Amino acid sequence: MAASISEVAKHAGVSVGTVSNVLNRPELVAPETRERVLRSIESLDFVRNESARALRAGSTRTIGLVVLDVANPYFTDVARGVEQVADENDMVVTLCNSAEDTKREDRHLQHLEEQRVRGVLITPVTEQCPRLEPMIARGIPGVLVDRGSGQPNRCSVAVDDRMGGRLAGAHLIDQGHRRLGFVGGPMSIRQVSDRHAGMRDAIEATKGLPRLRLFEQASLSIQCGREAGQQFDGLSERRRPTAVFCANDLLALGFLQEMTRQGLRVPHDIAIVGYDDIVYAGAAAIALSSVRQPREQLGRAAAELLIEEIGDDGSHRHRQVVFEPELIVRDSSVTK
Amino acid sequence: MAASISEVAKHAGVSVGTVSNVLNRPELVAPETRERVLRSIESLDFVRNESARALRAGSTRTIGLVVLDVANPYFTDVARGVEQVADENDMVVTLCNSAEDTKREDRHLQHLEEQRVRGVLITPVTEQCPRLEPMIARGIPGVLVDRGSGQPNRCSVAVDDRMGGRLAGAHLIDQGHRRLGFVGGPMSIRQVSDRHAGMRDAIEATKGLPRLRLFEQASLSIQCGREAGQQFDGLSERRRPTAVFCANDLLALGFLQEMTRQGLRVPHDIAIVGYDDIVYAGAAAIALSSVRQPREQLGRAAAELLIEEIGDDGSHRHRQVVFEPELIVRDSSVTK
DNA sequence: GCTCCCTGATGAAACGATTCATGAACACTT
DNA sequence: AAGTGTTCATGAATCGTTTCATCAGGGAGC
Repeated sequence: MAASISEVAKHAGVSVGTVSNVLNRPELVAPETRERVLRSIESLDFVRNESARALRAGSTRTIGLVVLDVANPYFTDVARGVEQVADENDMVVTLCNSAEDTKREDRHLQHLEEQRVRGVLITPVTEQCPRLEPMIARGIPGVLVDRGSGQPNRCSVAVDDRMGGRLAGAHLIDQGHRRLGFVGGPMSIRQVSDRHAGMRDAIEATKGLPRLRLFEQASLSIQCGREAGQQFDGLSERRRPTAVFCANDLLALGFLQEMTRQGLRVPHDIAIVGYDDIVYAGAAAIALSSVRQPREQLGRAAAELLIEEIGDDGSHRHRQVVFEPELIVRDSSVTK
Repeated sequence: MAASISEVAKHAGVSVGTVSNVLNRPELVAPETRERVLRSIESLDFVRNESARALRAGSTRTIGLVVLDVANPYFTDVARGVEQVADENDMVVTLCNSAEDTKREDRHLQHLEEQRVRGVLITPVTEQCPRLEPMIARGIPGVLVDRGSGQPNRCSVAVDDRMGGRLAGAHLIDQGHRRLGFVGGPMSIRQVSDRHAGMRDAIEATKGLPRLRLFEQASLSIQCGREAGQQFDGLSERRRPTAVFCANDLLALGFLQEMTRQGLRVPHDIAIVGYDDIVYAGAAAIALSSVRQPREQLGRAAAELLIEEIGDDGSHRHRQVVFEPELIVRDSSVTK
């Protein structure tokens, strides 16, 4: 349907090679000819066929980004960072959503490889992603996002979750709390257990060893936050924690909602700190304190590592970049 | 780097045609030969080159989806619906984010067209998108999402925003409110003015004509919701509205936060209804009433229309599908 | 007038798949 | 034995680009 380069050539009275040159190296073409060709392109509605281009040239200008959940603000921010760097390097990003399903992840990786993308940024569904290894072996570099502690054979970017847990724990202890709670789960997710471990670190660094009670949840959802809150309801006032650290903001929002429903005042009766600092954390009726990860920066760094690896002249060394999170203190954790 | 079909052929001792048949019409190949070829594919790490396939076959199995903002839950839900339908039809979706920037929108459309996608689903940044017309003329069907009132020459899907406004307005009037507020803007966005018009409809259908005060905002953000709340602070108790309808949930969340900050009780002192029913609406400390749009369904319908148009046997008629929104009543608008 | 160089344009050979007309091998009928 | 299918495999043509060796046509230099 769309015109091809040879029709443009015929229309402009030149050879196909010349049209290609107008497209790719216009400085090689005499200005007058160039103009004529451009006019033909215009009038024939020519659109370059990327498949043919990629086939002949042997490579695309695309990188793949496979995330666990496009609806999660965490990943959309990472994606924003990736896109910025891609733009700067004149590359385009294909965003894929694995929806935490290894089947979908597999299909996407397969498709990306068939498309001959130059590289892939991925947060694999499981800690070990079987498709990734052979892909890297075939020469398509892959950078792990928020994964891959101790994989020296590839690049990765991550945020120090244990440190995030320490920040949250230390803050609550600082505020005078001695009966603490941790809401989160499943503990099989590294991020969750790291955040928990970080909180333990903070406790062990404190005289008198504050008590920590674990409220393990099935997932990191708002609903589970509510359920954690209901578990609270059964505890006597003397025994229940005066402060909780939630493994992410969804849990914290659900928990906060349930506290309000039970008539407990936040932060007076119970202090709350979340994790991720999603926009809705600051927008909660009682603005939520939260541990912020440099998400956009994470995406930028990942993309930069990948692009360095793509344009490798032999000097590339795999690196594991770890960022530090930051505690944002708001109303939900400080009694004035 | 990756092996090609002819290397596989050589390795298996057959012709390239046979390898291609194993890939595409395996029933034409004798089982024994097929096995041998599959083993060669396996051992050579062969990955099909999609560019070559698309070039020869003349078409891809990709559709493009261009949204205003990937971080917006509205669009991620629409995308989910689109992906479902695409999956069912064995197509793959390329998700593009225009970020409400016509330049980026242009680049993405250009790129999609160069990739020879089979069709495009788009919510254009501006009501009229100049790139779209010629693309459709070149034979790539496009379906408008949440746009395109009265464009008979193409398909579109949308939700009846005016009806949404009526639902919200009628509900608040039902609750006995007679001094009403509308928070939203800019009014140049059709959705916003439609929702406002719907609320007026509800008012005009009521005896005694409740008063409606407009709090126009610069954007549909949480911050603007807070600012609207601050405008409230200046009004005397006798004159200020007892209920507001916010043009989206972000505004409503910001407004709710500011009300809490001012010590006003929701819904007792002021009732609030939002729009979109994002997950965080139900998760607010005082769960937010909101007008829900059937977003996933919208995406599904859009994708179905597009796929119908792609596989057109001449019977396709452009359609404008309009869905009805639904009011979800929660705590923020009902005094028990 | 001859060579040398330079600028632009040319046209054919890839790239890696799909497709299709053709043919080989073999089994059945009659 | 000849004819008729049927089943598989073949290999060349093709898709729309890019790339590159080649060449035409003019100046410039001697």
